[in-house]
Amino acid sequence: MILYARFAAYVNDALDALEGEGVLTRGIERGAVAVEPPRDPAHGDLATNAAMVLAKRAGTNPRALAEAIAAKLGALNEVTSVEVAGPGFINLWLARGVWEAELETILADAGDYGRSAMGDGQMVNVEYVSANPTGPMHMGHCRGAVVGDALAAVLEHAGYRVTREYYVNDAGGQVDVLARSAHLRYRQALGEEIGEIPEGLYPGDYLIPVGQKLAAEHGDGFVGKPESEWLALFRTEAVAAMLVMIKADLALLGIHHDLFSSEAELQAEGKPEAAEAWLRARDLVYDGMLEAPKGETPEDWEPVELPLFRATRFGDDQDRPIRKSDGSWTYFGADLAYHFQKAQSADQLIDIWGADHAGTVKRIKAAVAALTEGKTPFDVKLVQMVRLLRAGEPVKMSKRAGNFVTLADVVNEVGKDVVRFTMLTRKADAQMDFDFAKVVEASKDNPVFYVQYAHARIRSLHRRAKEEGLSLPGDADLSLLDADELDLVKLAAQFPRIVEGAASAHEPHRIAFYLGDLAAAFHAQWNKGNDDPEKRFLVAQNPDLTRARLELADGIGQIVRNGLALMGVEAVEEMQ
RNA sequence: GCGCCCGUAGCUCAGUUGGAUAGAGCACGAGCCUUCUAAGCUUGGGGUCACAGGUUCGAAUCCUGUCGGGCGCGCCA
Repeated sequence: MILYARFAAYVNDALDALEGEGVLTRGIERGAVAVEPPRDPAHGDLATNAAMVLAKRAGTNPRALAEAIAAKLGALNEVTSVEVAGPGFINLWLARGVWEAELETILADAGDYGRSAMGDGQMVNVEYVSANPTGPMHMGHCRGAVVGDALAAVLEHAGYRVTREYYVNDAGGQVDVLARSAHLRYRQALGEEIGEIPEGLYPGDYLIPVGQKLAAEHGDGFVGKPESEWLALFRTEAVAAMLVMIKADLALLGIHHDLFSSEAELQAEGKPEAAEAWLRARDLVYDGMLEAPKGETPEDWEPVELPLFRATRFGDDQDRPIRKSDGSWTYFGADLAYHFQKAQSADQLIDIWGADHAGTVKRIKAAVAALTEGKTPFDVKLVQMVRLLRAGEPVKMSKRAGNFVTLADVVNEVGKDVVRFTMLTRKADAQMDFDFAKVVEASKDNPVFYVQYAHARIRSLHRRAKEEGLSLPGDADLSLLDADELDLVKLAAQFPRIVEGAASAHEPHRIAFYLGDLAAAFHAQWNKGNDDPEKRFLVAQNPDLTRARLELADGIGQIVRNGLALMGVEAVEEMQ
């Protein structure tokens, strides 16, 4: 059990006991009771607000209640002292044995340290990337990919069962454009001079091999024929080729989805019709007039009757059409059915979207609320734009082929680990700069470097210990660690809380910030050895102390590895 | 016009879901180191948390309004 959860249970026990003694009114809701490490270490190792949040409803004075709780907690073997402070905080100081034992636990649990039962095996579906299958991944997709993947890992560590899903938008007008672009390349492969790629088609070279493959497999049978004869085939073939490319791009980042769901298949299986029927039966879809768009009304606006979803009942500003006037599904209509399907096999849904889709969050939330009758929690995480810089100058990008930065280019230039870590050094809803020079800089200003460096130093300790003929750790006597060193253990022991916090807030960037703090604390301890050789981790004339310190370092190293693993970053053994 | 996001040190950003004296890096000041425990260390100054109300034991955090910035709005995807 996580250290903090254990002490929360002790607080709970104390409250039970006080209820039994008639000191505390029975049955008061304890949801707001928190047991946390205080910001200021002068306030102890752990603090609880129990007395303050319960006193009012118990009709007692918070300080008096705090004294009563404190008396119970002070009696615990694991607690060395307790105080009541301020308006009624209860501050606890824990026996050093608690921290020594926690260090042992870190080493024993190794990669499993930080796992939590919080998720209780609930099924969470995380949908991320979901880039249109019309070309290779570019940098615009990168951040959402990394954030979604790291969030999935964090949720798993916190005890959820996670499905990583990619929604393939292979049914809209953009894939017809793709098919036409492929047809042009097909004619090119057959020897036709195609000249400039016309406006409105995809110009990228990546379609050349698609055209060649189609030419090789089908000969010239589709040249000069109407679209009705080849469009569907070319669409399928081109989308399949794009997905191969996209999966390869994602693999460069170490990302592998469990499930690729096709919009076209969803429609072929009649899922949107089923969702529409379900909603019509509950009067949540009706045939009505769409209001004119707000702001500048387009000249060509004409009111038309369409099947509308009653999104306004669920907080949206407008009811939303699920079909177009030609009867085909709108993107929203299909997406609604898709979420309906996802909700059948998940207890919770999370979508990671680019910030440019912010305007459609309300309607999809409304749809999920309607379709699950409010029972399935659903979060849409918006990921803000990344501005690419090269030595401080923005990298110019245009939609024209060859002039947008692909994900593969960036990964090949700076490496997977640097890309992944950097994408997590800011919360998702804040804009971010990605400077090619800065992310690979070897200095303490670069968190990627700084965290990796801490791990490399820890690993080098073992190599060095061997060279200096020191025996490696067996049973270390951890009571030899001083107060500063114990503080490092305390920081390391926060890792499980960080994981839980990141999981419940859907904020994987917290792992990155925490690792930065942990690395800084480790480096600070290491640097003490510069002034005072007695404080080095390896003290040749004192093998017992060295063993204890090596165990401490290994514990920190383990946490760094575990944290990096959640971010999908490999810990390095030495710096290059 | 409406909606969403945002506003924290000179700059770039954290802030443990409402906790105690709001933190870190850069930049600036002072001191130290010239080192493979390398790719610096220690330390100091710097704040009306945009503004005004409200909620309560307690607010950067929640609510309302104002100001400022960004994004979005359609039968597109």
